[in-house]
Amino acid sequence: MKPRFIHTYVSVDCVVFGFDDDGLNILLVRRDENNQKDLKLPGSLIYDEEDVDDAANRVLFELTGIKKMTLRQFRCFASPDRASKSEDIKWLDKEYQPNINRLITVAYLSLCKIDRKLNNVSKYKQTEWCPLREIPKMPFDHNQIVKESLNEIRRWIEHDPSMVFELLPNKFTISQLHRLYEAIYEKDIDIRNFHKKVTAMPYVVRLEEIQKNVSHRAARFYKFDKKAHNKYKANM
Amino acid sequence: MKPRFIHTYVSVDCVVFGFDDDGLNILLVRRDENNQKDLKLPGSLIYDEEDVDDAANRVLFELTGIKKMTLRQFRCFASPDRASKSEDIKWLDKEYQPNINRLITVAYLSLCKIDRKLNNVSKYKQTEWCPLREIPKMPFDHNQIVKESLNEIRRWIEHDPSMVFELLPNKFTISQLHRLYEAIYEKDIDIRNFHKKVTAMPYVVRLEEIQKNVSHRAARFYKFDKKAHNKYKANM
DNA sequence: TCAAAAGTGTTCGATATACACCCATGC
DNA sequence: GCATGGGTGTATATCGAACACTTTTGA
Repeated sequence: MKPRFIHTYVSVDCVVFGFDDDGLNILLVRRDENNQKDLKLPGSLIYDEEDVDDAANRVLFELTGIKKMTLRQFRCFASPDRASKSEDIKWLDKEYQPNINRLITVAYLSLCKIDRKLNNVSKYKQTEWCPLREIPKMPFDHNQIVKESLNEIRRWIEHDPSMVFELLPNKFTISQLHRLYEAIYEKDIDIRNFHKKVTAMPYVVRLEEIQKNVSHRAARFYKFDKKAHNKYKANM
Repeated sequence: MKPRFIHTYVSVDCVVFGFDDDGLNILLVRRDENNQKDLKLPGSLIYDEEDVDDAANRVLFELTGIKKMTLRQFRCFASPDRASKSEDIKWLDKEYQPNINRLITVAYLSLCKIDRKLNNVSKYKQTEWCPLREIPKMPFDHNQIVKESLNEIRRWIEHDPSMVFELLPNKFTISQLHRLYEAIYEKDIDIRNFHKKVTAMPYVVRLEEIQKNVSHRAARFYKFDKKAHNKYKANM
């Protein structure tokens, strides 16, 4: 007997990281406005004639209003039973169409400035930043996807350290950058050595502006200079 | 109008690297025994109730006879026109079934000792190691997949350097290891510094055996000690 | 004795780590 | 004036890069 080949729907799911003073957060969407707990990763089935990268860009655009977000595909999740829980099947029936018997997904990682105003004309009526340590139980295998995304963000930043600036405001203090690195690598980093390292980066430029109304010595702001970074990379 | 969601077949394609004295090679399969040029990456549609990782393992087992090959998923290729050339559609009709209008694939990277005897009871009547610099034009987007696999193998080995030993015989010389590194990174590496680095690795153990019948000073053999490597990694 | 590859040591500079003190500000 | 976080400098260790000569063997 000839084996039966899978014929299936395909979705994308996006893990969008944001950073605030308390650490890393992930952008989740609420399916049911009346259920405070019902959060999941933003995602969508992909259309006919649509590449997965385009689908991820579409989801992120609807979510944030940003046309071309920095994103990175990191894994296809295709376990046959990833969409086999009855409540997940029910939701697929309602949201998309009945009889979706299997669904494989391609997971994307993206980075977003957390202070950016999010789009609210999208199909996602409610979105929220959820601290990484407080991610609730989510449908499908979304918890596993988030877990793997953490390894992936480290790999990504090791490969291209300039990615971290996607997570910071345009003007940031060295202390913020320091906390961000500590959050990503989950370890303490000596602030004095960190200072030295950052100020040695030709693409992190010192601004004249300093903090105001803080009850301690005001910190200086810095910005990331993309052109200087390109020049720097070219010399590597 | 409701958008139409993709409903599609899914395949896996495997880029299997091997290494000989002339450099890196990739294992390709011949579709048509009478056509010397008709090479492609080994792959398969995935079955109902089969995960993509399992499908890749299945393909690799049929190809090599090895039950659990080291493998790594590295990207989903889903361009809508990746299977739109008429000769590719014709082949899909014949090999699988008619009217496969779209096909997305999940690409895997794997490493294999090139001197290993390959399985020849598989559906792949003819397989051959093809030097990386002589890869022919292949169907679908297989050439692009190979191209991206090269970046991926570097990332993989940076992340876990012990992977390189999957590409070498059980007993190898430092010179072989050196040539392997040079092939992967496509640059010259000072042999004296390299020697120092390798002999400092507690998990590369020196054997008593040396080369025979070589017309120059005989090189010493070394082997990779997995247990020592695990201990070493645990202390990191 | 020659060709061909194996094997060995030293120096230097760059980078990472460890560590301690003074500075500016609001309360 | 004190609590809070910002900012600087020095000493040491570690790692990688550059670099030249001797050894062994078969032909």
